[in-house]
Amino acid sequence: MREPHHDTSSPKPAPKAVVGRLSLYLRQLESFGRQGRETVSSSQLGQALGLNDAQVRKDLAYFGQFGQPGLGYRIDDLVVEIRGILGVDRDWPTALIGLGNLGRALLGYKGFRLRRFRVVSLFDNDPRKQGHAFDGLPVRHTDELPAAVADEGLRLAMICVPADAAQRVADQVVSAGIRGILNFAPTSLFVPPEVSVVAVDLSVQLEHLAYSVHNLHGSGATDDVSAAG
Amino acid sequence: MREPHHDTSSPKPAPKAVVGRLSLYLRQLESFGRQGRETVSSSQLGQALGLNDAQVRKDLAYFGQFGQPGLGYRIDDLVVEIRGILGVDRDWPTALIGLGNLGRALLGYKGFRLRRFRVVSLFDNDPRKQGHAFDGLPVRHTDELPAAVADEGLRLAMICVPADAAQRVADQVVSAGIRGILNFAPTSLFVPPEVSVVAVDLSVQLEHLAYSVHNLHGSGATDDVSAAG
DNA sequence: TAGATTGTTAATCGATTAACAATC
DNA sequence: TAGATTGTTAATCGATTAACAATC
Repeated sequence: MREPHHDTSSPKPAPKAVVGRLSLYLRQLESFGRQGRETVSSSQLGQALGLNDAQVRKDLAYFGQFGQPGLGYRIDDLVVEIRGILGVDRDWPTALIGLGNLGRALLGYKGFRLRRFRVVSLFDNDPRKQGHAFDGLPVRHTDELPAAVADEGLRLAMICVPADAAQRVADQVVSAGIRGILNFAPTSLFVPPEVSVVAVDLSVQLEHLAYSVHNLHGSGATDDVSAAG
Repeated sequence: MREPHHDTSSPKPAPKAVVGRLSLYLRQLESFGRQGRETVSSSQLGQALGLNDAQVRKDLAYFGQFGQPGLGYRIDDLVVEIRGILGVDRDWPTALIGLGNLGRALLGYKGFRLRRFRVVSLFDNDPRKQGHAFDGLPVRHTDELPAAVADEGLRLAMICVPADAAQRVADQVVSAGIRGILNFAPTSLFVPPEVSVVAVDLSVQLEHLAYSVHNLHGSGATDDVSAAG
C-alpha cells in the first residue's frame, strides 16, 4: 500500500454464510414492510430470525452503511439494497432439466416466480417425454441447450435428472454457457471455477433431521439447520 | 476430573457440519460399494467429494475408530456404521402436511423412500382437499395429528403449507408429540428445544446462486454451497 | 521390513459475539 | 440534550488443515 490514508484495497468478500442470511433478512424485512413498519433495529431483525444483533449489523456492513445510529434501518431502502446485492432485482431466465416427479413439481412451485426466477425452457432426454409440453413449454433434448441459451438468454439451470446422468448434463450445461446450476441430483458435481453450483440435497437434510431426533432428542439443543425455512 | 487416567467425560458432540458430511460419505461409500470396491482411504473418499483427507478422518473420528492404519476403511463396515449413526438403519414414519404443488411432489419423490423415510399420513386443512386421497393415502385435518401419532407411530413431519400457516401447524405438530420437522415453508419456525427443525429453503438457495453468478462470475471461486447435491 | 494410512495433537484460519466510541 | 443504535475493533469461539507418531 503506497498511500496509507487512501484505502484502495478491495473490500473483504462476504462469506457464504452471510449471503444465506441476507436472504433471510430480505424476507423478514418484506414481511415487516407488509405490516406497515418503516424502520427496524438490528436487534429487532435478529430477534425475528433467532440471530444475534451484532451479527445482523456485521453482515450488512459487508455491503455498505445502510443504517442510521439511533434510528436503525429504513425498511424500504434496505429491501431495495439487499435485492440489488443478491441480484433478485431482475429476471433470471432458467432452464429446468429432467421432468420426473421433482422436476415437474419445481415447475409449479410459486416461490421461484416470486423471486423472479423464470423457468423458460424444459429439457429431458427421455424420448417418451419429448414432444410433450408442461405448463405450455415444450420438452427438448439437451443437445438444444446452446441454441436455447442464445435465443432465450438462459443464465441458470436446475438439474433434476437421476444421479448417474447429472455430471453429463452438467457438462452440457456448462459448455452451453450457463454460469449457475441448482443441483437436485444426489451426487457431487465438478464444474469449472467460473461456474457456481448450489446443491439442494433433500436426503442429506432428512438424514440430518433423523440424526438430531435419534441422537439429540431431549438434550435441549434446538437444531435449526441451514437457512431458516 | 478426579481420576486423570480414566476419561469419563462424554465425547465431544459432532458439529452439524460434520453430520451433513457424514451423509455425503455414506452416499459415496454406497456408490464405491456398488462398483465392487472393498476398501477406501480418507484421501480417496475426500477426493471424490472435494474434501480434505484430514477432514474425512477427523469427521469419522467423532464417532469411533473405523479405519485400519495402512489399509484405510472397509467400505461395507463403514456403511453400516454410518447408517447406524445417522439413524437411517430403521424406518421413519413421516407425516406430510400441505398438499399443494410442492407437497404432492415430495410425496412422489423416490429419494425419501430410499432412505427409509416413509410418508404414511397426509394432512391438509383445505376442505376441498379433504376426502381426496393421494398415493392411496387419505387427506385428513391436522386436528387428527395426535391420533395419527399414536396409531401410526409418526416421528417426523414435513411442513409444506404456506408461510402464514406454518407456525400454527408447527405448534400442532409439536403438541401431537412429533420431535422432528422438515420445514419447506418460507418462514422461520420457533419450537421447544427438544424438537429439531431442518429448514429447506429453495428461495434462499436460488438467491445464493443468483448472488454468486451476479457478483462472483469469473472470480475463480467455485461456490459449492451446502451439502453437495 | 518398507510403504501406506490411520487417529490425534498442534497450528491455522475463519466466523461469531462483545464492547464501545461515534452519531443521529 | 439524553437515549438509542449504528459501524467497527477486539475478544472469543469453533472449524479446518497440517503434521506426525502409532500401527497395520
